[in-house]
Amino acid sequence: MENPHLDPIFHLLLNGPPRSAREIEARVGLSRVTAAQRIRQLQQGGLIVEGESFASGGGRPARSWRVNPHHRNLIGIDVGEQMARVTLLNLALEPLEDALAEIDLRDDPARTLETLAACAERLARGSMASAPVAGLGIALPAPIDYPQGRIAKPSVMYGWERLDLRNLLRTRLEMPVAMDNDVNLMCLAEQQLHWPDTRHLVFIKAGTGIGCGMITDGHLLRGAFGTSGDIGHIQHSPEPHQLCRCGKQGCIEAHAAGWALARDLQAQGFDCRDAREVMQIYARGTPECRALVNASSRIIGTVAADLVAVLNPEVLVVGGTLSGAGEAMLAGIRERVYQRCLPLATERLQVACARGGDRLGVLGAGMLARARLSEPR
Amino acid sequence: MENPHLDPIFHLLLNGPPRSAREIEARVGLSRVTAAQRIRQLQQGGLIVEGESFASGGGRPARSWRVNPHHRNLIGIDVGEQMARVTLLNLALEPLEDALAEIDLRDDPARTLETLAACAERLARGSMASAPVAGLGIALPAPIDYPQGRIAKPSVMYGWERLDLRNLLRTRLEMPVAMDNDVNLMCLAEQQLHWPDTRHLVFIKAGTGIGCGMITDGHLLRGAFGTSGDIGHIQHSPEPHQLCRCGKQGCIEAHAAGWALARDLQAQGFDCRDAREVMQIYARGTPECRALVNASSRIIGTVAADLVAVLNPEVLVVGGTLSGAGEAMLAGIRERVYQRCLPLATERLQVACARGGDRLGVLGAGMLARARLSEPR
DNA sequence: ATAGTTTTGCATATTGCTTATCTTAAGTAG
DNA sequence: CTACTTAAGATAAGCAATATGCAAAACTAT
Repeated sequence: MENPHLDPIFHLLLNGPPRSAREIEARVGLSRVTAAQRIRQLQQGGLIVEGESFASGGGRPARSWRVNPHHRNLIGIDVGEQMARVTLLNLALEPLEDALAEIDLRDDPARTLETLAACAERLARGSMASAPVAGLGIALPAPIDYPQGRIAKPSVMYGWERLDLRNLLRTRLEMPVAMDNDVNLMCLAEQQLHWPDTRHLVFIKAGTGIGCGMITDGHLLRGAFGTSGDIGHIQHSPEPHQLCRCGKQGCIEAHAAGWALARDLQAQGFDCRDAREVMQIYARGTPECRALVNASSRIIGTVAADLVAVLNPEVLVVGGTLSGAGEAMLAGIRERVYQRCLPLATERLQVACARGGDRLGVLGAGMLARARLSEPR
Repeated sequence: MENPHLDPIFHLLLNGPPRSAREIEARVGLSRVTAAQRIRQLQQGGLIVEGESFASGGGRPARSWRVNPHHRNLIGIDVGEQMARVTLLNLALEPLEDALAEIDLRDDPARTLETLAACAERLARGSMASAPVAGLGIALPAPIDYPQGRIAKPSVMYGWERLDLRNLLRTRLEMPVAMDNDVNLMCLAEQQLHWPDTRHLVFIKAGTGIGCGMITDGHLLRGAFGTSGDIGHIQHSPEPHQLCRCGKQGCIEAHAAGWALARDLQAQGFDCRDAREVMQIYARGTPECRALVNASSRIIGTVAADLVAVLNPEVLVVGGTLSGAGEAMLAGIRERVYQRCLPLATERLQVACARGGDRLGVLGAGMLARARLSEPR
């Protein structure tokens, strides 16, 4: 799916349930002998282990194969504007150890990078007791030139585009490093973990900022220069327009993002600085906050409707801090989508909240690192 | 690119310039012997012929290989609301014979289909003098369930969804038949013919209706149920809202599509019924019409800006009847795109008019048929 | 004419995968 | 217990692609 060079059997088992040899043959399109031979190789290499046998269907029950989650570990890093999460994961992407680092993307990039690297190094050393770390993935809140493995342009990461982040981390930590945009990776993680059979999925992240990731035909859509999914600065219709942090007027971020809601709550006398605090106030049932979240969900819904019309996904997932509002956030989005899109596009559309929680970013990052695992060479 | 089952060498030569055996080996990743063997097979089958030798670079000059355009012919059908174009094409997609059929999609589908089939049959018989027809492609103004090869839902093609169009044509004409949405095929044709190295392209069709096709990572984006690119009914901001033919208020079609401009010109006393007549009045330099086209281009520009933000294409192409306004149409689109999108997404973006003219639809349809040509089995 | 360069064709051995057949293993249904 | 079913292992024959080496062909440069 994401990486064509990956050993197809290992890939299949990494991203799916345990399977019998017969299923594997059918899915990867190999003959029985070859599949059996490869399965044995993977088993001998410790990459996969035998799982529970399937129930018999009248004959000998099939053995099942699954990845050995303890064969290697991975490190996922999710870089936010004020915080980074660094997580040690096993091959099944189960978190083994978490570390949160307070950072500030406006600081000197070299210093922040050192904080992250030190954090990852500590986790890697701790990992040696169970399994060596096979790779690191890093999710960044910036457009990424994916083929080049570089930050495409500053955005909120001023000065970072000059750093060859991937190579610096690779030589420092002595492991393969992969990087991508954070929303893309959240989208990937949500799809792989919760919607494995969905080939067309749109993921909207509504947090401090607003962005989206798209999977079409099973592939993450990255765009020509890594700026795809930049929906935060799409123009919003109803006046009066608010000034956006990008300098323009009336971007949906300026009306519906976490920072905008915090601004509006402050103006109403609340002590509120970011999306997280918006959700805390929301959780208390504060009417002013509920009204703001409802309005926000409808604004996000207008853009969601456009995305549905253009991309025709099967599933629309809403994640990010504001998705903590749950059904309230979905209601406004559903309202606008069903109002504005043609029935053919919506009659089989599912709209849901992300289920990955705070860890979606590191999970996606780990997934990216994992996908690189059995590349040739 | 479009069809993974296609013989890679034939595919390469179909969609590119003549190439030497060495180039072919490198591009398709085959060894010298295998490539040579396959090239010989293709040559013996008459599918490719030797072209001019390349200039020598100090050694023996390389022979070049190109498709034999006269080996087979293809038929492309582009079905419009009031007219269908049926064109006989050779393998280089050069038009050999054109036929226009007056139809009405609101008529009995079986009768219209018979008109089209008879037309195609006549062209196929005429083709026998030069080469047999290897396949037929058909472009339809409706959402297509591409994997199933069926019309997904009525749209403007009332009653057609009950017909198994592909099989009816296949048995009637005794040739393989492929079908897709007309805008998708126009997008494909424009990209393959004029932007062969562009992997991320958005094609906006502004004609009687408004729609778009998208190529991302070199693949046509069809969506989950074939309704992708349905931008005509995206909501337009400025009031007052016009009633759209879909029954909703304020769709961009109702303000910017050919039928809406014709309606507005009629209201101003002009004799104007469709997009084509709008362009005729426009060509006379009529100020009222110029004003309407300018307004239309800016409305289309707002949606184009959203598409650029979401998909981050390298190239944005505008086609359809209204693109006959040329730079005037581009100006409004560029204005809105540069105004609304972030520089990173637009600094390397090209905005241009489609160069395929009226034949883009049949060319795309022929391309689809051609892509099926050397599928296995 | 001679040497050097690059393309092309041909022969051979090897690798990787497939197809096919037979046998053993481990369950269910009666 | 017997018959049937499905899974799985082992083995052999065959095919397609690959790497490799060598020779002929067709050009350039001197």
